[in-house]
Amino acid sequence: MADEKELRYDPATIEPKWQQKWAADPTLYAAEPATSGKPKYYVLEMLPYPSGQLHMGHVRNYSIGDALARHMWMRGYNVLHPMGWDAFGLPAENAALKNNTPPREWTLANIAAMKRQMQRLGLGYDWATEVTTCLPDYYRWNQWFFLRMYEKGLVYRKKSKVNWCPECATVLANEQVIDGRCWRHEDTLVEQRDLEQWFFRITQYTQELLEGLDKLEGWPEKVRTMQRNWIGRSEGTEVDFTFENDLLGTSVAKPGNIVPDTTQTISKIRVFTTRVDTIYGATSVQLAPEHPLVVQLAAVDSALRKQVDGLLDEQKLAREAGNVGEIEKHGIPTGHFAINPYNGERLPIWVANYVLMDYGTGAIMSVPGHDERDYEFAKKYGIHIQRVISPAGGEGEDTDLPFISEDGVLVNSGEYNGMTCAEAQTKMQQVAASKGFGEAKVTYRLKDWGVSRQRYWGTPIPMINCPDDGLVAVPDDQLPVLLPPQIEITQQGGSPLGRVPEFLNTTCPKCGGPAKRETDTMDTFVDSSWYFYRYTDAKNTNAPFDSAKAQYWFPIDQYIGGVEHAILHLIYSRFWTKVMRDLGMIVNDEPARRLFTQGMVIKDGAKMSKSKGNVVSPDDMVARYGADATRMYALFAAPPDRDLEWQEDGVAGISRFLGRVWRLVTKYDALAREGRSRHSQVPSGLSLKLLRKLHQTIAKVTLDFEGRWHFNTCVAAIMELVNEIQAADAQLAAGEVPAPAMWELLSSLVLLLAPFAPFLAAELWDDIGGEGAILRAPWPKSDPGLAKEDEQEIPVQINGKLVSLVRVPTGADPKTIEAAALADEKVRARTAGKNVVKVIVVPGRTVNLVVK
RNA sequence: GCGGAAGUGGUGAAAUGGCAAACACACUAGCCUUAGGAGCUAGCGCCGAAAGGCUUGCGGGUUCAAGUCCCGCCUUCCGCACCA
Repeated sequence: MADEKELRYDPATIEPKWQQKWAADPTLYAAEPATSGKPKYYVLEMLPYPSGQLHMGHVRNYSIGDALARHMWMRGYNVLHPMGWDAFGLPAENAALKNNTPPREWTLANIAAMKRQMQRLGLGYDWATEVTTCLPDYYRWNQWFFLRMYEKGLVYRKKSKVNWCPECATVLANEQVIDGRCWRHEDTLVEQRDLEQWFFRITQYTQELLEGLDKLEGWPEKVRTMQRNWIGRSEGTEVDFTFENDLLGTSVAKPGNIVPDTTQTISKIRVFTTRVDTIYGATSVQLAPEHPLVVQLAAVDSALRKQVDGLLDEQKLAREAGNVGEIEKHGIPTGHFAINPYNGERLPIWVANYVLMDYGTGAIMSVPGHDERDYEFAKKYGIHIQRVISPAGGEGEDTDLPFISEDGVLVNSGEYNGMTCAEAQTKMQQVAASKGFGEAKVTYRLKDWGVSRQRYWGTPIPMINCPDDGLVAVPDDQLPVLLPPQIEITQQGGSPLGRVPEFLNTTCPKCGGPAKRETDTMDTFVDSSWYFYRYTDAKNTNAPFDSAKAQYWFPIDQYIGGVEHAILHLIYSRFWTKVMRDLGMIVNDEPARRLFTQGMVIKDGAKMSKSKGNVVSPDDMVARYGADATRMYALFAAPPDRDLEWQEDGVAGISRFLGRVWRLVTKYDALAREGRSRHSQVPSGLSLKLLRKLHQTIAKVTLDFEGRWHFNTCVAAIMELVNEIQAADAQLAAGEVPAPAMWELLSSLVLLLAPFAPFLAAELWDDIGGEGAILRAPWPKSDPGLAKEDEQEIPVQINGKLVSLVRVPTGADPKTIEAAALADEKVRARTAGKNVVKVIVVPGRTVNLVVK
């Protein structure tokens, strides 16, 4: 330790040294085969989009995962800790436009840069299982899955109104539209366009996706709630309203069919309601502006068409202003009437802007007496308001309308009068079914997943359009359908692949004649829906992965990522897992047993973003303070599930702490090394005091890894330990703690630090003569006997107020504690001349005297 | 509007219903000197000279005891938002 350079903690020399050593040892972070005999642990962090730069959110996410992975390695688990790249997507095309760099080159260069950053941070990934979704050895399996799903009827094509982002020049899934705007371009309004689109039939799994949430106890309630709301199950009734006179022909409107078809005639309107019990209170029928009947009426009635167009324009304006939900209710009477099948009543048919075409049937019965929206509308247009539910328990005690509650009985409802709402619903559904004008119906908000994208940088959809055979699937042995490498990216709309003749023109696999390829590519959420299975068998060229390997590793034991993926990625992933299970590839129903969503990294109270100019670069932090300090700060500054305010002074503080550890351990390294192989005696005096603190710290840190994950308090506990050892420096220097105790103290300290500051821990482990890689060293075990204090201080309260502290032996019985409390001087002074009415002793905790 | 989370020193925060503010940052005073983004010592919720009193967004309640549990309200953030 005489070397002057080594007198200071210098992460800039320690860290690159270990980085090199680790890179040279491919087995260090490698998952072992199932035959290892160890229990498995699959810890996964969400894979990043390779933008070219890690941001602090990544650093935090990966620091959490890496700490956990390292801890599990030290606990003797066979750990799978992989990393990959969500490498398809629009930014690569934008970059191509801007810099004239091909998307592939741009993406791969970014990946290389970010991988360097990750390695510099010392993140322990098994790079042998790296997955890059934009490479054919990965995306061919997207195509393979597409074909399997096509065979099972889980893929279909339909022409439909789709969300179109003019900025992306492509289609968006419903999940990617936020407040009528594109999820990537918050200033860009999403338009509706009619296109032939490929869909995944995720709705086939709706109910299972919903019910499965109850079993995902290791997932945050918040995420489960968000998914439940997204799936949006609601139980109700569909009811057919006929027309007063059969002006419109005899065929039936298909619910959900929003393509105008003027050759089709309609004789009924089907509405969906959750409150069929209020149907005697229906005083109008309201149609969405896009409803097929409206389209047809408008086709022959130019005045109506003009008004409906006005409604639609109004909605568009509201979307632009970002207040779709607050738009004033507005409607147009059509002049036609519908018949309520329950009572034959004649109801005017309106077109209303508050009725949504893509939910239910696009038509509602309006019950202003018992629905706030209908009430507001009826008030505005002077439509009759009828009470049909009377609040429970109060005859004649009618509350104000609208009365929304279902806690009531029917009135003004013919034969149903007197029934409760629930009774009436059941009865009315039975009647509708038996008379054939309706049925019980469960409606979901979740829609099928539109996956077609009119982009270049994505997985080509493996379908061929033949003039003779129609749509033909690309045979498996012709996969992958490769993306053409050279392509000119332009801002023109439509699929770029359609402008590449070598790609577009092919032969039909069935007849061998000339045919055209599908030119759309897949939504990138396809890539991230199953990537974590590929990690278990990343080099497989015969299948997406080997089932036995997936079965060994799945489900993921701990998945860690941002809550912003609560719906999109995490619902699609669950869907994909169920599909693969039904294809017989895996046996698990859900991808991940536990999910952890970490908080955001903020700076000056706001989320870090380029536009706010408050971005802190991880590279800067690492250059100034080292990777260990940067990572440890990310864990120390707040519990992982909470938002974290980045304060550079805090990183400097951690760096100083690591410096103290470094000095402490290097100062006594020779002593510790000497004690490594010697037997320790029963500790006493200072040794006992420090070892006691050590074992308390081990217990605390271990417990947090097992449950609570409050790594901030783990780090604080380690700091306390270091402070206490350091405070005894003079005595240590005088040799008061013998070598074996010193070994236990310092080696355990270094081991505790290993998940949080892996570079420093590795360096010090070496320094004190630790054997082998610290990652394989056993996690220290707390000895409860040693951790226990001999004596403890018990607070004494009088009438709930703290008065004094008394020392008693740990584990003292209530009598002893009570006696000690009553003997205390301050207590006696306060109780003198008064009555001690009651004494509450909580052993080991407190004494409270109730005094009068 | 609905659902969820959170409100504790100057700051980040800590506290199985049992001593509020651990651990850090910042700050103040002092020491040290190889002058460093270093190290060490002490102080640091508020009022008060002290004794002592007060203190966890606000108001109630339960309890021997409440930051923690219950009720009502306020504020902030997040999600959903005309879903019939």
